[in-house]
Amino acid sequence: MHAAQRKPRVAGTGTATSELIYEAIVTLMYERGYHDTSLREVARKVGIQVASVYYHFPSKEAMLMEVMSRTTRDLTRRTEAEVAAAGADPVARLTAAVHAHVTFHAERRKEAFLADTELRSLQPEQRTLVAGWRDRYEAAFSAILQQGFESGRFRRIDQRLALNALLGMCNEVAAWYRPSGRLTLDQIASTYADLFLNGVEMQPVVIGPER
Amino acid sequence: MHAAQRKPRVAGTGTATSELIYEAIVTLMYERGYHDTSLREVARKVGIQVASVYYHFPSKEAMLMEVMSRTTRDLTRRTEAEVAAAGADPVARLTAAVHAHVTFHAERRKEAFLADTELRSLQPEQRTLVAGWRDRYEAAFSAILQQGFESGRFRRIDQRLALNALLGMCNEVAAWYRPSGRLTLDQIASTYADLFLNGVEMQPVVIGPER
Amino acid sequence: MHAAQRKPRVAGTGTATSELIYEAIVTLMYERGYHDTSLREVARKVGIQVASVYYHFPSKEAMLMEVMSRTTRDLTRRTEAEVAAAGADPVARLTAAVHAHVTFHAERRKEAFLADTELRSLQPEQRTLVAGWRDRYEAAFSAILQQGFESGRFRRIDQRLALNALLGMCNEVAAWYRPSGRLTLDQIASTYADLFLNGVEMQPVVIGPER
Amino acid sequence: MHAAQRKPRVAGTGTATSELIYEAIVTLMYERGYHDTSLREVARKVGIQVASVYYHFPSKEAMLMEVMSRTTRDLTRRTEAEVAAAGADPVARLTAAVHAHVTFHAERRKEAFLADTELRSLQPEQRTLVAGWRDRYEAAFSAILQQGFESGRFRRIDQRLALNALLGMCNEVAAWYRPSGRLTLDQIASTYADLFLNGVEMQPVVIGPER
DNA sequence: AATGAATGAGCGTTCATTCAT
DNA sequence: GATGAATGAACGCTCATTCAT
Repeated sequence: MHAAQRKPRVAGTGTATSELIYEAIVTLMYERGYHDTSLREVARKVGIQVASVYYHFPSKEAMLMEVMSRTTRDLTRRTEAEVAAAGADPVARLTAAVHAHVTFHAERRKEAFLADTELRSLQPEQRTLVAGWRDRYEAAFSAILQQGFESGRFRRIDQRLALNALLGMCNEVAAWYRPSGRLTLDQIASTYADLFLNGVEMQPVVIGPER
Repeated sequence: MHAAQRKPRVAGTGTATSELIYEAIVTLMYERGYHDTSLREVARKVGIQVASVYYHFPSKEAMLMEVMSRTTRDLTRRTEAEVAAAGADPVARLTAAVHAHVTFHAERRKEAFLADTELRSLQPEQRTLVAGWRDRYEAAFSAILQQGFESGRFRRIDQRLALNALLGMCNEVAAWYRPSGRLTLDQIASTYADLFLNGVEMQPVVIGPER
Repeated sequence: MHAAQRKPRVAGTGTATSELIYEAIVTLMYERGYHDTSLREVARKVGIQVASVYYHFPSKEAMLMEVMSRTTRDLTRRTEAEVAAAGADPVARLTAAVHAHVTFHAERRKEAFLADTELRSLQPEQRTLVAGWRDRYEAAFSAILQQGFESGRFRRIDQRLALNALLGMCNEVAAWYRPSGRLTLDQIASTYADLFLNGVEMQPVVIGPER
Repeated sequence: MHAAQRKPRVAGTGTATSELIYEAIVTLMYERGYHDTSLREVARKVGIQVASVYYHFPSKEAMLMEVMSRTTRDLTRRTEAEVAAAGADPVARLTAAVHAHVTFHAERRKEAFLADTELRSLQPEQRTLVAGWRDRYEAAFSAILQQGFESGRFRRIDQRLALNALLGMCNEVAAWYRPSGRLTLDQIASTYADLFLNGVEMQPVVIGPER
């Protein structure tokens, strides 16, 4: 899918310099933001010279683009896979989509956070490119909502609003999740899906056949 | 020998110029972020020299702090007022809180967005201060949730998670809302409250007395 | 004529900072060339910080442009004035043009040398602009040659070649002239004019009316 | 332990790659100047890696030195040969010298241009060396002028000035000559010699014995 | 013969900030 | 209130060069 401009790396070493730089970029930009992260800090963190960073990436923006492309690609793949495995029921599909999205945003919260918040730091051309990827990704959520509305499984809520609300609440996970937290990823993901599906309010007692 | 060093009474208050600077800051920082906004741009937008900006604000960080304090104060006031007017019912209170929060994030989306995303651009001391304000503000939402749980009006969902989900979805409004959009603020706010309370899923038919 | 982007300076001080920077630029670029002259050297020579240079000139290229525009403007003015004062005779006009051109290239040899050799260091847009000025300037020499050919005062030599030869030989003065040399500017200028008009070869004896 | 450090036999000689590098250097430095030509561009033009350039030349300065030495050697040889073949007459000798110099500056204009303009880009030691070659080369022209003065064939014009004017006008050919131009090399060369010998001005009618 | 990877120095430029006027 | 002029630090980036392979 997304073109990546990294050089091929010798297999077997999991910590090639390019990868170390990538990790430093992700961590620093997550903590301070794109513009407040200097390549001098990146180099220092990796333990190399600034000029050496430029052997592996052609520019600072290309580093951010690498984050964008890797992240969007991996997120898209995971979500598509989980949704596909969930069958045809909109409720199951939405639960799967939320599960994939939320766990990704927790497990790879730094990259996901960057992908969600640093779009504006890209130049127009790159921004358009990435925005296109995001739009295609979000279209999958839209399709599930649409399907739910049409099948009568979902209440008729403004689709755009529902999408924004859902993504807004799920994306935020990347901002607060800590691996050492008291909840498992599955707990978080299923709570989110449950909340979005059923709301927080206690529903009145149901009389009649079980659903 | 040393010229007396005058500093303005209260940062950013009083004169028309201060207000113009404030507006320029808000707009530019909303569009590009704190670190990618230079005081040269701010001054140019206002039509004054860079040095003149320093008559009105002692530092760039103080400008961001002004946004933080104004915004948090006004948001807090509005939300507290609307919640107080809503009576004692947790559902009504939560609906009021969401209404206040969402309409504020739409009407003053630039400031609200900055308050939500630029905390990390503050120095530790200032950051702690603002974080305290935010915590106190969010505690109001927590209290409503707590009240709903205890009174049996809300399902027993992890409180922290519910809070994060609610704020995440409501804060995002500042990122996408446009005044020229097709929905009124009240529509957006009530849809959000409804969504958070009842979820998107169609509930089974209820037999029995109306609620 | 040429737009200059310098700020107006308080009259009376002959050594305003902008002027000191200009002089440092001219000297350093004359000695080492545009690309081998760093703004750090310029600043050091003037005794200010690098950043201060940028208060007076927006970019390195703008500094070279200032040299180009000042120099071409002054050279054009001087030559036009001297040629106009020479009357209608092509020999007198060419002598005057050579005089103006050569003395300018000697007196302000650094600037003239830069104007002659650093065109290629400008960006395409600026280069085109300056090249236009030069073309207009050289057209004056062409016109004199043309007039001489048509009036029968000059031998029919390829006009383009004659122009190139003349300017090539005169421009070079900026490369070797030293104020401490043994010849006066007028001696140099009149020798050049004489050489170009009559050549180095001894002409056969003339019998008949004096010319 | 230490790998033996091989260095090429003679800088830039022998292999085809060396020659390709030489040509790339000449073209790029002619177009942009020594300091604005990077070895990255050179390598890219040749289609090799930067490090590979260093197998063929020990340094960037050595590349320029190769241009200087090849060019001065070839120019000197050609001019000496043509002058020697011209016999004893100063007019014939000067015509021959101009012919050799001008045609060389046209045919190998890039190298000749570099040899004429990039002396200052060499370090003092190398500069002195090349300057010596140039001085010896120009001494041949001086000798011809001297001979012309003493024999009465040339008018008594300041010798240094005449030399500078002659070389200035002839060197410039490298800056404007294009192979596709309308004039042949011989036309250009003979026009230049004629111009320098007889000037542009029409001489009065000669009465008396033919010369 | 060639190259992947690295380096230290330096580049032009911009930054937030200061201060006398 | 406002500004012209300056500053020190840092920025992203490129340079010629090295060296083990």
